[in-house]
Amino acid sequence: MFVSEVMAQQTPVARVEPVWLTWMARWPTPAALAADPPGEAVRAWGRLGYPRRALRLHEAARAMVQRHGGQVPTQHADLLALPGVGSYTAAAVACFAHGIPLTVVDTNVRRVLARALTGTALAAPALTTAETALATTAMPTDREDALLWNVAVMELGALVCTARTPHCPACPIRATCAWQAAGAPPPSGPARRGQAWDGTDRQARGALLQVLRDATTPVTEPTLAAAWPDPAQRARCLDGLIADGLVEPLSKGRYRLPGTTTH
DNA sequence: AACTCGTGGAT
DNA sequence: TATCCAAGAGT
Repeated sequence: MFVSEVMAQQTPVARVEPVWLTWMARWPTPAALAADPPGEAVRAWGRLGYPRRALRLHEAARAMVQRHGGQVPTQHADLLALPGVGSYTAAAVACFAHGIPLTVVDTNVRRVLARALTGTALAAPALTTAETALATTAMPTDREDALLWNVAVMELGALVCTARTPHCPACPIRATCAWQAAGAPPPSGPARRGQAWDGTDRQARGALLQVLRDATTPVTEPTLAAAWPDPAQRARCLDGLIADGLVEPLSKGRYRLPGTTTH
């Protein structure tokens, strides 16, 4: 549960499942993950994206061993204190795994509430305090109802009230939807600019890290140069990866995933 | 508050 | 083909 929530951060759930199955088979407990070096977590993360999440998940496992007896904590504050755990993940784990009726606000919930209650096509670019307050107000006070509400709103956003082409004819709350009542107006305000990709540091970091994930022995500079030819950008990104703890520099200009044993 | 951080399926 | 955008978090 904890692992799947972290994997699902900014990553489609369908793509998480196979990696999650492999991960849980290898590391069924926080202690098992904590006993392996962080580089193994980065390697097992595969191509899920945002590999710093793998590092934080490993750190979280070690924190659970140190502070929580090797268990996933149940208290919201304890969850929030773990690396890689923000407001969404803490609420989701406490609510879905432990039945604590916190308000779970993810991108789906934000979009559903924006349409159904506020009447706008899309939620704000980033989560606002107003959105959190709106969700808290909208959630039923009864515990069982609150748990069901969280699941229902999130599912509605994931399956019906989708971002691109919502299936309004099939929506169970269409009759009371503020956005429908307003005539389903298009998004107002400036269009959010898409994420650039070609030639970005993100692409470069991804290319370098893929080489290291696939390698069973330390990687040399020429091999990294083949993966990303631009010397200045390669050096900058490699430094960044090292600073992030995703790459471990060895002697003689060789590199590996942190802590991984090589032969 | 605004940026940064991967990857790939869907449209 | 290009764009969108995913059960966000950290700085």
